[in-house]
Amino acid sequence: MSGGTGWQDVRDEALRRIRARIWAPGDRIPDEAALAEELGCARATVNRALRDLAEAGLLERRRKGGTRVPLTPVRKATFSIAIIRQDIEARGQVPGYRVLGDRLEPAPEWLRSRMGDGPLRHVTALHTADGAGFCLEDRWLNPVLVEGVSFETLSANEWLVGNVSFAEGTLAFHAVSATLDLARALGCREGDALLALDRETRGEGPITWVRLVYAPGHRVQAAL
Amino acid sequence: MSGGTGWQDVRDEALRRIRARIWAPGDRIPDEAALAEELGCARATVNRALRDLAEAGLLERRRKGGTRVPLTPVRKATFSIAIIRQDIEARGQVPGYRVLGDRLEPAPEWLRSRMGDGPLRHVTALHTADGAGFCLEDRWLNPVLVEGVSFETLSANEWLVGNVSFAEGTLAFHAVSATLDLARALGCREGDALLALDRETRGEGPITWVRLVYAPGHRVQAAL
DNA sequence: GAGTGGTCTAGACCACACG
DNA sequence: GTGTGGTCTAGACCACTCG
Repeated sequence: MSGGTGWQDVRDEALRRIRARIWAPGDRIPDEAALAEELGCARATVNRALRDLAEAGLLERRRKGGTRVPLTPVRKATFSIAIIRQDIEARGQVPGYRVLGDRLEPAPEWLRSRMGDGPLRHVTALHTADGAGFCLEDRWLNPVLVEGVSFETLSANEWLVGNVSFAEGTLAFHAVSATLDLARALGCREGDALLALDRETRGEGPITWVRLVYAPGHRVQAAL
Repeated sequence: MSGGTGWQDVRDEALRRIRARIWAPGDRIPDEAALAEELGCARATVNRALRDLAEAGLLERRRKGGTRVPLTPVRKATFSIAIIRQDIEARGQVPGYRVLGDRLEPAPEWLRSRMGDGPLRHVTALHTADGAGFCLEDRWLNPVLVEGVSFETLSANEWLVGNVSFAEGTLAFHAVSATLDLARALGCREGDALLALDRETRGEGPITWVRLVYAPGHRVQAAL
């Protein structure tokens, strides 16, 4: 457009005013109707733009209270969770996969509150990139959902996304010290610091709990 | 409304169909106009709902190509980046802060491509929770932006959010092994595995590069 | 009570990508 | 070319909350 009345233009203008401190932290900014008139667009367009900034944490909006620039902005970062094989391919490496263990076991104590008291299917597997250890997967599965399924060639990760409906869950990063097993699998030394990612997935009941431990030096990047 | 034609209702119905595999991975779903008619709402309402799902990675939309359920969904996780002090307070602990070093230094080789060749202000500080080491901050600042500013009482983190305009940047998680200095500051043993977060911030030029190394056991949680 | 954002509608035009 | 999503508009009503 010529006049620049797209919602992205409105968002950019708002962003400019925030950055330039025309709208300073703590300030209440003009309401949607006023901005719409000033910028020559419909209120819905202003709404779209300001909602976008609010989702990013750069504005706080409340009915009746108006829209404010937060004093202590809580920015949100997002990162994509891809299938590990795709992750490796995206790095230009050749992915590999090998199952190390696959048994029905009693649920460990710490997992029972999340996945029930019954026995769980415990699968451990190694993902490789160009033949080298990339990531060790330690997974506990609800056995009912994966009855008779083999994970020898297709990783549990990929099988799940293709065969179990989308679900909710939680995810956490932390650091672990390489045990002897981890060190062997990932080709590092015992005690090395490794990045780990725990993920818990629920649908209409518990689905899986998994810990991925990455080879030394691995970084998980997010967009701000 | 009675019939329940809000965009969230449309989103929930779409989600139900995805989960129930009425719309299976790879399928193309009906276009907006058809869904609007079927569900008895305006096309804009359907658009809002499907756009929301697409942003979450549960649908793929392309002009002319229509909307599809992705074969390999790339879910997006988001986590909030708060000020460290608020982080500690949210855990019900008493935050503390102590500057360990604050000098102008030549930029290290690896940082020059990102922050220029000139000298940088190098600030190291320890954040504590209930008196115990919580997080060690190793920060390099564009000296022009923080000329004459003291970080003795207010952390650079907080000063920046309050005094430098919002900016873009990158963020990455990885694991580091505790050096002797880290071990002393965080009250752990040398070689312990620690979670680290690198953040780079740019505005109209480089602003800061910072590495936060957390005490052992720290987890960063994200919502899926 | 009243002001503000949240949302819906019906219609319109545009931009892109596929055949 | 043509179908699909992307967006804008003008108006309306609703829901939350602040005073």
